[in-house]
Amino acid sequence: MKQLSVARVACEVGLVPSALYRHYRSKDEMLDSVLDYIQGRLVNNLREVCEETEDAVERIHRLLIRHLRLVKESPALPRVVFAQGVFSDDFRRRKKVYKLFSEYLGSLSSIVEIGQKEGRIREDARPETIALMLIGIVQPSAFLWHLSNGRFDPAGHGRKAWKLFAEMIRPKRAKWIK
Amino acid sequence: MKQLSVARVACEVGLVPSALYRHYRSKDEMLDSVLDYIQGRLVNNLREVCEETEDAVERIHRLLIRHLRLVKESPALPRVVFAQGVFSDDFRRRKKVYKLFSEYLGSLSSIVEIGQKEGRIREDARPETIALMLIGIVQPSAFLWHLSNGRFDPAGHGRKAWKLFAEMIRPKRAKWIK
DNA sequence: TGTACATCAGTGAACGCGCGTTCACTGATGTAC
DNA sequence: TGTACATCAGTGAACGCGCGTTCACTGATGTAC
Repeated sequence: MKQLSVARVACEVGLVPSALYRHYRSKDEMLDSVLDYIQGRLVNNLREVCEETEDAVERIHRLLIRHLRLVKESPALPRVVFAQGVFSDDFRRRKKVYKLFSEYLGSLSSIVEIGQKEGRIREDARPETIALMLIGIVQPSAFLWHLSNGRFDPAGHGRKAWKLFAEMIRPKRAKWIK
Repeated sequence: MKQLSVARVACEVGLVPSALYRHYRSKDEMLDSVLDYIQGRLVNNLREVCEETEDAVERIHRLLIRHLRLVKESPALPRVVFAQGVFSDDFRRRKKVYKLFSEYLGSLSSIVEIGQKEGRIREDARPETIALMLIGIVQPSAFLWHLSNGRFDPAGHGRKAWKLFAEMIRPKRAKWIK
């Protein structure tokens, strides 16, 4: 994990390693604040799409786009979440990542549930399943993007996958006619 | 990455760290051989499901189940692939993981393509998109499983997601009647 | 069958290296009178 | 307006630690005669 060493990070912001300790007590605190930042971004995305539209399906669609954009904007984020979070030895941080993950999934599920009640999303599937499948559009393409050094296009996959996904979650018959 | 240190691995197999150097020239070589092992398992899965059934959709279904089982059987595998592969500083290993990933996706896509030609899978979607979406059922649930210390059940998610997925890839109309 | 030797997995002490971190210090900026 | 002092971000040398790795050695096992 040389790329996430204190020395490397310091260099990236034009400082000497020890200077970072004026702002953070330890490397752990630095990584934690990155996680907080990520959580903030995700919460922002949720808030914004809910302000932008009332339609649950459209909310989910925009959330997908924003999530993919977030990953592309800051390539370091998945590195912190996965390399330093999911597979960390530090139980505290893994718990933090778990909470972040669960809360995001929970919010997503709530949106799906609303969509189901409004008859815009099929009701014969659990909201959590649909929510996790949406994450399943983002994650693998983010990894492929990293591995391919940017040659693979997550946004492109997102567009094609959404076409199938939107159709998949659509109810067979409208519950009631508008 | 204490959990993947030479000392930890040696201890796990009841040896002293230096003893491992009788069998591998370096830690890199150890990790590479784990990647080879993973590749072998995935190739085996592909071979086996193709022997078991001729039906492309059923092949994909069984591949999903086997993939989920593989992840559950050996929790260390995702750690090697992701923590030490996708986010590694070592270009050589990232390339190796990329190749592994691409080849598996390629094989999966081929199966999808056959399914499309046989009229069992809708043709208005690229095989690669469908293949990557299938991976999208496995990966996030594997991470959740890790994060939740085994409380979350990937196989359960796999079952529910497959119900939706199978329906999603089904052609709107049969191409021809049998 | 017994003896002499080769092979080789495993040991344990030691190494160099890079990491996260500390600490006395510098020097620019803001504040009080 | 000028002087004296406080504050604090940033510096650079030094540290202890754990990592991957080396190497001379041990001791069990197989082989030749």
